[in-house]
Amino acid sequence: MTDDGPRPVKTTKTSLAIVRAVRDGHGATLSDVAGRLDLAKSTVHNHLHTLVDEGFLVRDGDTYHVGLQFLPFSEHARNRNPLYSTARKRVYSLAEKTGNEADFIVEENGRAYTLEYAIGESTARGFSGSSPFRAGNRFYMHNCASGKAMLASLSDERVRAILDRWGLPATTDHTITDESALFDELETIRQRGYATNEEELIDGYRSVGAAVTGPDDDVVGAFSVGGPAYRMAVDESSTREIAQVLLDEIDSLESELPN
Amino acid sequence: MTDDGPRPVKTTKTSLAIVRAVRDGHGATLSDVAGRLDLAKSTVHNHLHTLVDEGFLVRDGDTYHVGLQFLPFSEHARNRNPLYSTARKRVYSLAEKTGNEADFIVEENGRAYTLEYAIGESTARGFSGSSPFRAGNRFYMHNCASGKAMLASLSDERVRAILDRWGLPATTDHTITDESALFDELETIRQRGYATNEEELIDGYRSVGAAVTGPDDDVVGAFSVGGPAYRMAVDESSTREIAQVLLDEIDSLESELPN
DNA sequence: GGAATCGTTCACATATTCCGAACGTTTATA
DNA sequence: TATAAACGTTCGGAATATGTGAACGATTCC
Repeated sequence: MTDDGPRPVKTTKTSLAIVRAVRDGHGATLSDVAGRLDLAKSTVHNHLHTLVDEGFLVRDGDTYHVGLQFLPFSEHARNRNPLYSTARKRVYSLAEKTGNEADFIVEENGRAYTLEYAIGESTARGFSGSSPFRAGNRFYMHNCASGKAMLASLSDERVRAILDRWGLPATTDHTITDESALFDELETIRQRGYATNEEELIDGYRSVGAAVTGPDDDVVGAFSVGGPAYRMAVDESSTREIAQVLLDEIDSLESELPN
Repeated sequence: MTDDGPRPVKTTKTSLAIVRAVRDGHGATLSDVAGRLDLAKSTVHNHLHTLVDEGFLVRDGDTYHVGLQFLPFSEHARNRNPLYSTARKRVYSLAEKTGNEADFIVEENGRAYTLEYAIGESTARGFSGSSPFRAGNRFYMHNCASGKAMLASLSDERVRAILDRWGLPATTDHTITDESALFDELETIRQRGYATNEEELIDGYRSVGAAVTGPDDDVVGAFSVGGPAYRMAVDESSTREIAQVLLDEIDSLESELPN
């Protein structure tokens, strides 16, 4: 049997799975990890010690936690995006103007990453203890407003590649799980210039999103404004109102970009 | 020959070294990495593809970059610190009050990590394109003001453990490289309540730092305020002035902490 | 006081990583 | 235009580093 293409490095995948298990469990012991991943304790033992040695995990008694060594890498990645510092301020501005939650998201490898997040009234910019929207979170493209806005600005070819890679997993009853339905939706988004999310990601959460395009009409990211359904009125005029605030902010941002 | 203790997982170390090489080179090609780490191209090839698949690297043509997949982990780690959201605001406040650079640092595994950073006049909170002090950076404890402030609040035993692990590498001519000299310095810091950094980290950079202690007198982090030597006057009275701003801010913060 | 659980150590077997040579393309050079 | 060098990629083979499971001491829980 001949190999096709590059052979995945299993040991690395194991180490990463261990870190993921520690994160998802909000801390975990050796036995927790071994049990969850079905690995021998001795195996996990070696991995854990290696990861601690490298700083990617920290040991506190017998529980392990995600280490701060991820920071130098994540900040490097974040700052590599030329829009990041500008977009940050826009997120704060959007949150204040609308009194809702606002975030800036970019696409990488077919997934959406929140680079910055803010709540309107809150003084804790960029931070929210347990919000699913805090900075650093990763989403699918098809079930959030900014994700759909970005998809709408990509070529059908790239959209299809993304769908092939990640599928259309449902997170609520309203998630679009049908490919042709999604393409219809993307067409609508293109026509009206912004995307909406009607509880497709989380029950009770609505949002409006719009993409930022660079000088060559390439998508560089997307902003969205959202909040609980009871606060974000469903009627078309208030949605359009929010969308207008978004689009104005983006226009202002795009005019600042080098071209 | 019998093993002593846990055996490091070499494959994982290799993967991490590759990611580090990519970051340090601000992007790198397969050959770059293979050359720098002295590994076979085919080996690097497999690692790169695995890391891309996991999202920790991104491929752009033939150059690889650090991926945003580090973000969900770093933010998790950062938010795990109960002081983070409060400390953020204090950093902004300190930067504004002093008109200098301010940051909040915590210790992990004997190293100091910048959790938040701000420049006084700048509107770009927490961000600085190329500053060595931006959020996410990692320092040694012995050659920065906040690091020394934290060391001064730790037991001699722990200090010695940290020194054993990381040594006293010099980054300028003024870096303290002698162990007993450092312990003398720590004693001074304890007596006056704050630490200084007289171009011990970077030539031309001076700073003042003080530690934050929790209810049980355990160190939870440290703030520092600093700037170029031409702006941060060397005389004792202006240093004390800045130290007072720092200590007041910390007092105010500590009074907010649960006890 | 006993049993169960924890993390740790170790010898062993084999699966996995690593290497190096060869390939097809592209880029640079003569 | 022809030739050479460099790139990423593929693949067979060899060695080694990983994964396993059993045994250990310590701690915790019945």
